[in-house]
Amino acid sequence: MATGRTHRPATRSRGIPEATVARLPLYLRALTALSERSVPTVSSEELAAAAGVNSAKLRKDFSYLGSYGTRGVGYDVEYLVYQISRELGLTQDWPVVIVGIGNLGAALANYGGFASRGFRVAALIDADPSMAGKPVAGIPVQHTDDLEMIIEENGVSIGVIATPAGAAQQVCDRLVAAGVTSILNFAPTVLSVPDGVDVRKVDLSIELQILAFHEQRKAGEETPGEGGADTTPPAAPPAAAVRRRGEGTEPGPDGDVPAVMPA
Amino acid sequence: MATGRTHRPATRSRGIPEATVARLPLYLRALTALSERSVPTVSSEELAAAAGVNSAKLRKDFSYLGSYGTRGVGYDVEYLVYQISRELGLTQDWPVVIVGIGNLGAALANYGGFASRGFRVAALIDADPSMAGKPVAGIPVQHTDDLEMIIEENGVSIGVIATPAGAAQQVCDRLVAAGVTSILNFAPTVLSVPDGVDVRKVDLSIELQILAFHEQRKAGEETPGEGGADTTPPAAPPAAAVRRRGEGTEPGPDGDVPAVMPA
DNA sequence: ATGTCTTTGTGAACGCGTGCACAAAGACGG
DNA sequence: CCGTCTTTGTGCACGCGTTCACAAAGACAT
Repeated sequence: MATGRTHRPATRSRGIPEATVARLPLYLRALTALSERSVPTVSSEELAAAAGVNSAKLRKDFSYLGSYGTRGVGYDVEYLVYQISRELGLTQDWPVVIVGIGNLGAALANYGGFASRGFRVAALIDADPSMAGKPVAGIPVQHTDDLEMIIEENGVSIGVIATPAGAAQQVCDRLVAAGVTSILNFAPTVLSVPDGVDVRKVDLSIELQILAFHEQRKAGEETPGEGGADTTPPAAPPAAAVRRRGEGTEPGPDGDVPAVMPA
Repeated sequence: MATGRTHRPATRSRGIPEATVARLPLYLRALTALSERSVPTVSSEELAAAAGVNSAKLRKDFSYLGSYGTRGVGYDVEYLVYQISRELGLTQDWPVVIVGIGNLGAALANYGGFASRGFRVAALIDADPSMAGKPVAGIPVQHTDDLEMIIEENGVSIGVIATPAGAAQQVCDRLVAAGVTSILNFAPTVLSVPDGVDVRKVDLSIELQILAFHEQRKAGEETPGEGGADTTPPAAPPAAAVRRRGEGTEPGPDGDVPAVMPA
């Protein structure tokens, strides 16, 4: 029974909390910028501001890595860049394949942020035969048929899926079977993978939907009486489920918006 | 002093926890798929599996919305689709502008996931004059000069930034000044915005770096003695900071990997 | 060497999110 | 109408992550 889990509890076993790991790239980016400006040291306060986090949180994060940093002075920028890079595994070369060279795949292939951080686009793969050989971002697109061979020959362990949703799981299975153990998924689907394989997903429309939620809440609070909702009043709820939360008993969270709203 | 905060504590004020809001789009997607297959009802167990989450978590999430669902049967798919859509504010139309029509911007403009969920690309904006008028995804690109006018005329409250990092803050400031209150940022920078403006960021390279971390850990644990790290042994740490965590006192977390490793 | 002043590193408290486990609700069959 | 069986809704406990607040550490001046 495929559980479809996303393999969350992976880090706790050895020191560094997941939340901290997720912030390390943020610090690294800020530090790199400082390094380019030849700034020798930063205080936790300054660096925290640059990374957009709380300074206490930053210090605690760094404390998991060890005691780099000098009291009364701050952190040595170059040294910290190295330590974080090493911790993240960016001191080694990571060959990456991108599968699905549509608009998004092409954008990813051209994205400079990859190459600059130890990631190397080893191959671009697409199922469309007419794409084969066509160079994107200077790299010739290869056909899906050769996926396994490409993975193996280049020792790829990280794969990026930028295919349509329908093809994602199939591509994922092939990547995993070929030896990929980390997947960055841009397709709007839940991928199910065996244990030991990490999946991170980026869903563009989900982010927008979350924004819409907050946006609606803002609008609804400032102008009460103007909520939105102008589509047809959906399918009739199953008779039994009409009873909403604590009807008649509790006051209701905020005067429950009726199912059908005035236009 | 620009704090650069990302405006986190926004939802708690009214019921639904942020973590739940972030999962609603996931449920919605799964439900939509079921709806298209004309499935009338689902149990929390089934839906949870489809969405890739724990069933208890799903039930608790839904309990924040109210008591939709029938014990012994499950949830009415159509009804739930409507309730979640309404809660997320997707029953109304959200005009969106995309600023920065490079590879990524074009990919976003073409991305079907937007239009299908109540989001409408109202305009594409780019600073390059040679792009002006050129249609991308059927929409003519407009010049940055007209940004304020476009925002105002279309009543845009959500903006997507897909510019290079250097231009992001400036674009952000203009968007906010023109009335945008929600921003989806793809540029690798920390945006600072006034209170009341929501920012969500998507950073492609950060996701890869997190994967690399886990990947390195996997590799390091299975084959101890083969870690990686082959670059020069960084800048010399400031003399005082050389002392690492509990040297001589504590045993060390896991035998601190030496700075220079054998190839 | 001693004192002062800055900044780190962290102990402790708190709050949120997660997951278990179970009682209550209701469908369904007899 | 009653009993059984399924599935929801949620009280509770636990663990992670965040934040505060402060003692210890060291730079730097005298």
